[in-house]
Amino acid sequence: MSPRTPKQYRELREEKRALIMDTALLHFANEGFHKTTISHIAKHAGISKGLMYNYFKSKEELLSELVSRSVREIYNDLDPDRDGILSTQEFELFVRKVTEMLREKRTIWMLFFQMMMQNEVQKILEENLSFDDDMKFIPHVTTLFSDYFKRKAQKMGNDYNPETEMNMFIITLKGFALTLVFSDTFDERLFNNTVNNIIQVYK
Amino acid sequence: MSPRTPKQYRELREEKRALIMDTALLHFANEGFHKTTISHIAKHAGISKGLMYNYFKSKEELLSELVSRSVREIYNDLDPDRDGILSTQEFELFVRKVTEMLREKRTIWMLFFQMMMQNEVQKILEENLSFDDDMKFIPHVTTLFSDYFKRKAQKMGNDYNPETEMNMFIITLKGFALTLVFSDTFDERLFNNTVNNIIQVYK
Amino acid sequence: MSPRTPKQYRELREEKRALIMDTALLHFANEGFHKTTISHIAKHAGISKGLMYNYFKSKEELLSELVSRSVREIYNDLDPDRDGILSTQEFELFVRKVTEMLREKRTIWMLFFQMMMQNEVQKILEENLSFDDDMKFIPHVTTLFSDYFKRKAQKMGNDYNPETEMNMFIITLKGFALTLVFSDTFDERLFNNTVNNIIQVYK
Amino acid sequence: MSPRTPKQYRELREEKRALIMDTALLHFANEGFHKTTISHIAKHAGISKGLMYNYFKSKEELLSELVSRSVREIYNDLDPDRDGILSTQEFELFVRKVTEMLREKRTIWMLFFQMMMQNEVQKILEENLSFDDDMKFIPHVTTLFSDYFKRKAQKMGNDYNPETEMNMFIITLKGFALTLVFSDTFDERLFNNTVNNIIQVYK
DNA sequence: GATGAATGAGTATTCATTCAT
DNA sequence: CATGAATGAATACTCATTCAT
Repeated sequence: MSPRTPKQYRELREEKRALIMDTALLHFANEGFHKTTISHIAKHAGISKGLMYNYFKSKEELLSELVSRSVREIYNDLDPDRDGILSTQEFELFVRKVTEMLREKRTIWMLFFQMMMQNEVQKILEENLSFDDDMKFIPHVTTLFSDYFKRKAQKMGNDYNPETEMNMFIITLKGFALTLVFSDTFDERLFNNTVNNIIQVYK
Repeated sequence: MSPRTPKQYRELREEKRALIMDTALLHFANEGFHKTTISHIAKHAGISKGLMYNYFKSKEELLSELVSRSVREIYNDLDPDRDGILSTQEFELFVRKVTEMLREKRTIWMLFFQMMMQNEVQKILEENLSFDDDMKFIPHVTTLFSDYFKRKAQKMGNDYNPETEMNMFIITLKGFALTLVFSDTFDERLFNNTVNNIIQVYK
Repeated sequence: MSPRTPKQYRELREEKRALIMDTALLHFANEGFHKTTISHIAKHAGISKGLMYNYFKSKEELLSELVSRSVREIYNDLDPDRDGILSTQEFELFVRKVTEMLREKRTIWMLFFQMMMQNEVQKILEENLSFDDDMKFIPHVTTLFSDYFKRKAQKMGNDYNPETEMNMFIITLKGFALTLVFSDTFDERLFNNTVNNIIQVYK
Repeated sequence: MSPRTPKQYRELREEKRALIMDTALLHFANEGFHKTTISHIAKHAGISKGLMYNYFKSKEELLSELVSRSVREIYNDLDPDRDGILSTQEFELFVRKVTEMLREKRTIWMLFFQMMMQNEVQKILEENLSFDDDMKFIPHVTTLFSDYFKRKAQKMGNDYNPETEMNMFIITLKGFALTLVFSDTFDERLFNNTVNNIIQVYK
């Protein structure tokens, strides 16, 4: 019955907070934000409804925090903070990393796709400053790739249009992402095959 | 003061029904099914809440009918009922038609994407037989393209893998669709550029 | 296309009015007043909802008129307006008539029982004066029977209590009515048997 | 400020649940199921509408539970589980008990009568299995009395028909029940008088 | 910190009644 | 006289959030 130290308390809180967020992510991603109820999350997380509000001010804040954490998680994995120049090898590495992440963190990406499609959900996020902060790396990555394709154009000659190529690369990656995240039947062989093909075509 | 003729009534109903469905489509597509309220739809359609239920048994039936109508609309535009063989020219035509439709009937595609992503909404549709009927053309189209790429493989030689090519074609089209439907800033030039590029690469 | 005479019009109206009331009776009796909707009645009567309001001001008025008509119908069949004295033969006749009517006009009695049990429905009727008028014969009949049993007491000697006898007679008749009206399985033989028994015991 | 113990919560729930059921019984019995609104019940029970749904899934479940509880209550009071043979004394006791209960638990019987008369309400109950279980004692009681009157016939001689007698006994009891439950003016003297008479005539 | 009973504003749905034709 | 589209108030039910313990 010895009282917990402040540090133990903090860790306990952090764990419970993570548990709630994990549970919420699962349901927001699969059923959608509006369809998912707080009761449902609480029950599946094995806690009381009241406790949820001890960790998050509202359902919307829960979503915000969740997105924020997810963005950070993806961002950390990507780690694009090199010298600002993408080598061919780094390009290939990036594609492999991103596609791998699409499988590993499928639920997060489901959430991201959902959010992209729902005005209402977007509004919730816009009222949350930290999200903007988290998303600052997007222009950075965009520049990185834009530069990459421009450099490639210099090597490839006249009928290579870097803008078109980058555009094709992005939509192909997007389409692959969509397929990976929302189809239950994408086997290992086809996955590798597609990744290699994308790299081969666009690197 | 004789009452309206049955024909007048029928036309009145058909018009009002279409008005409700159009309004619902707009809101389901932009805000999502669960976020959209019947009140909201009624207000924007300029009718009373009660009237909605004179035309549709429930919110879910409204969605069902909406999807059914949308599928039929897309299907009619596609008109894939030729001889069962896709020529190079027809392939190009198909791509142009589909991508054009993505812009013209953007709202319908928004709805389709939303539905693909939400388990709950899918369940609603599974309880609707006519939907299955409407979707019967999907395997047909798939076979059409599968054959197309196999035939192409015979011309192209050994290192052309028809399965990979078809897969790349599909994810590219999907990615393009996603981009067209959900981004507000895709100009005419980039659109044409991308369509031409897809045709050039995959035909 | 010759125009109808005023008399024909009146008859047509009367017929339609009766049709609506018959249909309403059926549903009020079986499903209850509050459960029965105007739409339902209209559909089963083969007319439009609007027309109903051409014949009756409201659902409540429809009930009132229905009860009024039913009371009159029962009343006419009973025809108790003799000399004010019930002979033994008339007593027997009365029991036979009433029990016969319970079978023939079962639906009406279902309605009456329902009304007896629902405060709300009673209130609707209380606001309808004509009902009170229609029910004026109840005290009359009561007196008739009260006198009958008192006269019988004079013949029967000391341990015959006319009040008790009348009370037993009434509850027996009530119980028989309840059974006849609400049970689907009361065969001819048991019916006759019971009627004869009631007459034998109480006359 | 530690939370309530599970036991405290259980007791709280049980009390509140009973309060809601008691209030509902009163209104269902007097106004009828369909006329009674949840708002009304909530207001009279001094709780919010929402809370009702914390205890009962729907209005229909509330009715089901109410009937179930009522049947159990009546059943427990009757306690017919003896040796399977009804003595004359036990017959008298049964009549006294049942009639006493009709006065004490008048509201419950009002509900039972209502339900007997409304098809719709019956359907609600048929979907409730436990109700069937609760009603299993009815055939048992029926047999008990059937045997009683058959045994009596052996003592009484040829012109005593046990079937007729039992039938008369049942309709008399039913009629008495109906009168007791739905008339506000049945005094103590008349009650005792009738009970004694029924016993005297049929035992 | 933790619980779950309680609230009340909001949502889908129903239905008596009206009204233009 | 007859129709059925249209209304709106009422009803069953849900759910994010609060709060006493």
